[in-house]
Amino acid sequence: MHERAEAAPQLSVPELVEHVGQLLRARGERMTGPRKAVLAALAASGGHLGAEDVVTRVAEVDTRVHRASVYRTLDALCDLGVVQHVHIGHGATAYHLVHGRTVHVHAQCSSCGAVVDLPVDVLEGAAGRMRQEAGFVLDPTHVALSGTCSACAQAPSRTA
Amino acid sequence: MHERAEAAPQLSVPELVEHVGQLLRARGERMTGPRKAVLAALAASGGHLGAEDVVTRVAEVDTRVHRASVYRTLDALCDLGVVQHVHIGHGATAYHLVHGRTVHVHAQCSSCGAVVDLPVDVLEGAAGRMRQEAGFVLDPTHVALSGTCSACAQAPSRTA
DNA sequence: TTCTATGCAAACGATTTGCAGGGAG
DNA sequence: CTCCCTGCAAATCGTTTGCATAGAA
Repeated sequence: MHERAEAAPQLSVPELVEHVGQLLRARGERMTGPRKAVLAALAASGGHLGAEDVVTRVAEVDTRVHRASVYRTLDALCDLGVVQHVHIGHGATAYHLVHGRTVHVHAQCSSCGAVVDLPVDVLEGAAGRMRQEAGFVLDPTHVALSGTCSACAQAPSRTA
Repeated sequence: MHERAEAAPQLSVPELVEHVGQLLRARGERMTGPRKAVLAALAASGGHLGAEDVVTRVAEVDTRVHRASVYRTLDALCDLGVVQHVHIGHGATAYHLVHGRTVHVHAQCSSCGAVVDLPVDVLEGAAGRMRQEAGFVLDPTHVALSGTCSACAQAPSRTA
């Protein structure tokens, strides 16, 4: 169950903007400057960005875009299904474009804070058991797991 | 890596306070009124409580205890190993006493917000794979998983 | 007496909201 | 021309911190 089929594979920013614009219009919503900027920022980063990171990157391109618009835009894009958010431990919520293929689970190192990407299937077993034993349907990508990354696990304890 | 066997099975509040008091003194720290109140609140609840919930419950017993003291106390108790905290999705951090035996994984329903307890071993497979494939040592109890609980999975609509 | 922990207030970081005007369709 | 979206400012929420002092050991 990995197909988000038409969810925007590896489009160029203009293509992405066009694609999302259509989805928005189909809902009676609109494609605007701030929204293009947010999409561009997310596309450029490739990975996950905190909302505040997006605010910063968008500001580098257009100072007038307000922080609140970025938050509202991220929210709108999540509703659209073009963007997904991940709750990372204590820290801020991270956002990333939904590239049908790059579906992955996130795990954060509680020592250094680094976020590691893992194949979704590492949680398949857990998902199965949770469903059978508790009827709970796991959404493996919605929260980042926590633990210690290989670097920190080997190095003498450090709190970077 | 620390004391988990004798970490306070099912003690009465006075026993718990005494036990923790010893651990604190052994570190040159102290058992105080606010700390007793926090321990009592956690013990009374049985399950996990948000920091702000603890503040509220403690206030019901002693109005003078300040919110900041509760946060500092929870932090101190976590350091001690007597209390553990769990990051639950977006929401607030939850705290609970470490009862050696009742170790469990938490999972929150993104529809109704309910938090379900699951046996730790549902994540054993995932932990093994993460370690082998990425050298990442999973801490299964530090964050709550996310998904849909059985009730919401069957019910037609959602949004609570 | 010695220091740790507390109360208080203000700071903080992340995110949200009410409102009036701007601009996409 | 309409109605959604935006910029701005202020409000919220959860949590932390600087201080001077109360209080545990």
